Amino acid sequence: MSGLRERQKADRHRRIIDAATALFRDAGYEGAKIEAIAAQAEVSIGTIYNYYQNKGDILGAIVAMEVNEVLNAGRGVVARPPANVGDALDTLIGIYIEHSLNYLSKEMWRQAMAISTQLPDSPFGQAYTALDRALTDQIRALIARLQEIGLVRADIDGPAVGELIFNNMNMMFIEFVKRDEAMISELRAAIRRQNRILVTAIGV
Amino acid sequence: MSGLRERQKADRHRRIIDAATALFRDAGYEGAKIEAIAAQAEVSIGTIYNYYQNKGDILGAIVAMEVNEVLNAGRGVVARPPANVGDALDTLIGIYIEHSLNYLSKEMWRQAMAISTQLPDSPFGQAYTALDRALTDQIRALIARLQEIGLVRADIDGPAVGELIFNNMNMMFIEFVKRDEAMISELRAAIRRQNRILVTAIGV
DNA sequence: GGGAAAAGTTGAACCAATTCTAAAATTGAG
DNA sequence: CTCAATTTTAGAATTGGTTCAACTTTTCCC
Repeated sequence: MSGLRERQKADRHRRIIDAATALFRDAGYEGAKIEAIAAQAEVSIGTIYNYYQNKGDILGAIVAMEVNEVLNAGRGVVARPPANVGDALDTLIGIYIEHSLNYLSKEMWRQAMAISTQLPDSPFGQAYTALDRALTDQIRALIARLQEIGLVRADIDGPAVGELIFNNMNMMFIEFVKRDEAMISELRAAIRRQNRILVTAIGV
Repeated sequence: MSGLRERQKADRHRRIIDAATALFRDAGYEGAKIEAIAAQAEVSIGTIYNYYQNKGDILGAIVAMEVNEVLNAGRGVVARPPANVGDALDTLIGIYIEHSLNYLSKEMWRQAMAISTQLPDSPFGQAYTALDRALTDQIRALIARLQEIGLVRADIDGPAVGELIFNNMNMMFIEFVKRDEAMISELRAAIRRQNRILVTAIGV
């Protein structure tokens, strides 16, 4: 199955993503013209649209890589969580937030979020929703784990708590990327303060 | 100060907003061409750009009207809240949600939200952030009121709870407008379920 | 190894938002 | 009433994402 055509296809995908990543960073999302991405990737404009439905989908591919990395890093925390509820949540959320600006600038996040609400049915829109869902599920898994260990009361509505925590974190993150001068440390502190209320409510 | 020019200006503003509201509804945001809005409002394209920086700002003006109406309706609840925490929150949030589709379609909300994250520093972006903040403050005011009445424990971090409730509601609302088939009743039920956890945590 | 079908590539053309320009209209101060 | 300042207007020019019909390349089968 690994004919010439397959290899060329994979290669073009990679070249487009590499070119787009560099240009999005340098010139911003709007500033990165499709023409420039095409030129840098050494393909034609038409080819880009053969691989991605629109400009947003290119960004989408980059975002998906970032989020998947974060999900991976989170698995470790779910498997062996810190021995108290507040720290467990803070550690998991910390991983999400601290990794968030590794590959994506705030401007790229803003664009990605905007596109995902603007075109929820586009490939990217659906993928983004799935990623949010995966993060929610990971937080829910952590809550479930803490219930097993006996750190969280068994009679708590775990899925609802998980979604509540994710929604709050996500909204705080949205506001964070909207303000260029906002700092990660402040974001984490604010979320910790909010979660404190939940922690006392659900802790055994 | 109410010369002819002032009145004409106000009139043109109104005509543009009316035309845009109708066309956004009929043709969707993307489908409503500036040219068509200009024609229906009986002004030139240039005039529209003289009144609003861009297409998004026109939508922004409509959103602001809607949200201000909702804020107004919410004041009554804060002044005389239902006599238990869960109902109080549910009533206020119910007002927000039930009014939300009066003037704005889901598609218009999607566009408005997208633009506000995409261009947080545009007039509309800043206005939208201010509206979110006003809603947050109203929820906080309700919590404070409930603390006065003695329905919510005095040692609770009111501002943090208020923000947590708003963020969760807002995120749920975003997901709601992203799915055309999602229903208001389901949205409210889901939020109630999430808030139940907080209610037990903060109730006296 | 040849040739037809399938798959992929290309860039010029299209479309709609936005900007720009110069002319026409309206206002308010004196 | 008159004129300078401000606004509005129409429409041409610009811009950049997206589409499409013609052309290449790859594959596959004999």
